[in-house]
Amino acid sequence: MSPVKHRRGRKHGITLAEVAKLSGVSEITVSRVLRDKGAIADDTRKKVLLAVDQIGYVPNRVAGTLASATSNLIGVVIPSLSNIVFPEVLNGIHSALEASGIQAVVGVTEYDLTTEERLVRSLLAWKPHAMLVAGLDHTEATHRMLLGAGIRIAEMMDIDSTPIDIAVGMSHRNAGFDTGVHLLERGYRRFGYVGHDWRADRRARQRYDGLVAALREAGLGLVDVELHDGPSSTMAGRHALATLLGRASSIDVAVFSNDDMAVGGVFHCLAEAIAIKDRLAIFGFNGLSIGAALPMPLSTIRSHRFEIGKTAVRMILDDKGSRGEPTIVDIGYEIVFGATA
Amino acid sequence: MSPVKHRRGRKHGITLAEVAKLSGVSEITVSRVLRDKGAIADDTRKKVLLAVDQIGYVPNRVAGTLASATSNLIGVVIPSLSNIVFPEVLNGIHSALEASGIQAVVGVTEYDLTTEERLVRSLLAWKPHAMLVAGLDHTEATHRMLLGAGIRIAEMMDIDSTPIDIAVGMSHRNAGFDTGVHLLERGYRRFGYVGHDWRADRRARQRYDGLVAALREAGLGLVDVELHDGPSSTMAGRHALATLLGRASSIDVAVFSNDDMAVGGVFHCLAEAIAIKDRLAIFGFNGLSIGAALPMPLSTIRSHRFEIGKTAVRMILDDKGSRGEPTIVDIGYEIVFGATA
DNA sequence: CTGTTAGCGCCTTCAA
DNA sequence: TTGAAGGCGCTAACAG
Repeated sequence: MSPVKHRRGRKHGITLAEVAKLSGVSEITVSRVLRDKGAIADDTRKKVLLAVDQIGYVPNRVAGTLASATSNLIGVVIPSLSNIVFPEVLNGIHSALEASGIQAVVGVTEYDLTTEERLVRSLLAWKPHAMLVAGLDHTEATHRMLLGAGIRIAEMMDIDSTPIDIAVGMSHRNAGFDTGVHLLERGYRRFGYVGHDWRADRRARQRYDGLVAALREAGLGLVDVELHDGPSSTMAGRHALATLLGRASSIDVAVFSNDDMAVGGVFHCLAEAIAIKDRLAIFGFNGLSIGAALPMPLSTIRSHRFEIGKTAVRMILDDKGSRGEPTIVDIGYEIVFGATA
Repeated sequence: MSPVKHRRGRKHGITLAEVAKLSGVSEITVSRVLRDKGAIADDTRKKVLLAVDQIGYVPNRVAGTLASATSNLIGVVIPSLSNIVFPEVLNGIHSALEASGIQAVVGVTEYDLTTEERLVRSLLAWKPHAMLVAGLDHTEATHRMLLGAGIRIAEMMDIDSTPIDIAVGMSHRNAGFDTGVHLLERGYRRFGYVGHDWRADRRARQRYDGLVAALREAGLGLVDVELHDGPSSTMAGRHALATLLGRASSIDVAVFSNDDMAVGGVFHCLAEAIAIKDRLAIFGFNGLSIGAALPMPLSTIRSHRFEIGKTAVRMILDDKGSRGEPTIVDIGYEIVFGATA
């Protein structure tokens, strides 16, 4: 006797074959009905859908993907979920994916390129439709895998070097440079910089470099720098500014590595009754919504995180001409004229 | 002549068979090496790994999953990525998943139960190892699918009703109740409530109900309520408090639906020079890190979002006795004695 | 320690 | 408009 095919508590779910038997048509017909493919008699369709409903059939996309060699998964690899910026990118990705029936498989690197490599490898094993990664910086092996995967690759956030396929983001170096120019125009001369861990956040480093370049063109330099050894946070920004101000150096503006840090700076000033802007100007980066809700709106640069995620997916779904020349999409940024600088 | 099997620009990637041929062993042996399964001669292993490296073989997990009926995907369905709370849960999930080799497929419902149903259906089609969803509230169909999926299901955040399998979270009703008790103990009597859209956020509603119950036990009620018609945000909290205070009603404490809203309330008071705590106390919910960094630390209740995600995954990976009685894991919460109440 | 055989559940191709 | 045959790439089960 052949092994019992369907015991109670079946390990394997209901299959197409069973729907086919119940509705009295062939498997392929059921498949066609479910995928809306090819012409189907109205009557047949009804029978099939009824059967599907009756036995609660759930299609097996694993088998479907294997058979058709087209998955509806995309791989997404981001550095962190603690930094609000990346959930916002993810949000943009999901919003663009919504109607497409494509699902995102998400990996988080914690800013580690080796972890990224591991994640990319295992995500590629799912034969995703496309791959979205953050940044243009990867290990050799990651780069090779992505190049050779034969699918669309979007590198998000950054556009300061050459992408594998598509890059969607903004120039962080330019943003830093423009920060410097803007603040110089407003009359600030004694610049302090308050930042967080650069080894992790390469884009913060690029903004810093841009800022320094702008100052150099004006014959200036940073008067003082305070770096928090760890990820950015409001508390870190608050403490780092306190530390910097505790030193003899007198500055008239503090440029922060991002808004989280800058908001912390604002809090420090509020707590210590330091006149913001009059005695010390504060400038951030990102344009987070909290900055706008502060008692005095934060002066900063708005990046478009949601748009970056959304556009990356759009580009990939449009898929005009698979993989020609590397493409760069500059999402841009804009200066937010707040009340802190 | 049989069809060309491997043209240039191959559509199908490199397969086990090719690795096998190159290394001079059988497919299954290569498979075993790659999965570290069974005993393999050292020599054989080396040959295989060399071949894998040479031709850059990437295993196809789709085929593997189909063949073995065990996937290493888990489905995750959350309401939102805009509310910081859910990225934190996701973060906990990823951290617990890290070493397991399991990947998360993420869906976002935007607080819509019909969308949730659609997402659950399509995630189940990937035959995930387990499924994590937010909340205990689902459509009939979602409930049936999850019950019948034959995999572990964790419902996160909430524990105020009976779960399908495992619930990991806290009692929001109790948190609301304890908020009331705590503030009554501290002498507050004239309570105002500032909230956001309840239709979406059922847990905020539960906290509200708990608060009202506590007040009722003390023979009191809410003096005034202001509800923002939309998702919670700092700006919404700021505006809503302004609106509430603009009315004649005099309150001595404002309870906010969450910390985002409460921080907005603090900002309003700072901007209007309203003495926080002396003239108006402020209380939030969640214990976000920004609350602690404010000039005066926010009084609130700390929920453990990261832990919830992490524990949910742990429970599922441990998988002691598949699906017996519904299990509830109470992650708890604690009152944060800040300086705003 | 290694190989053979036979699918996993679905979809592509070809035929009717 | 429908069906039959075969295979996607891998792995379980059983030999050897």
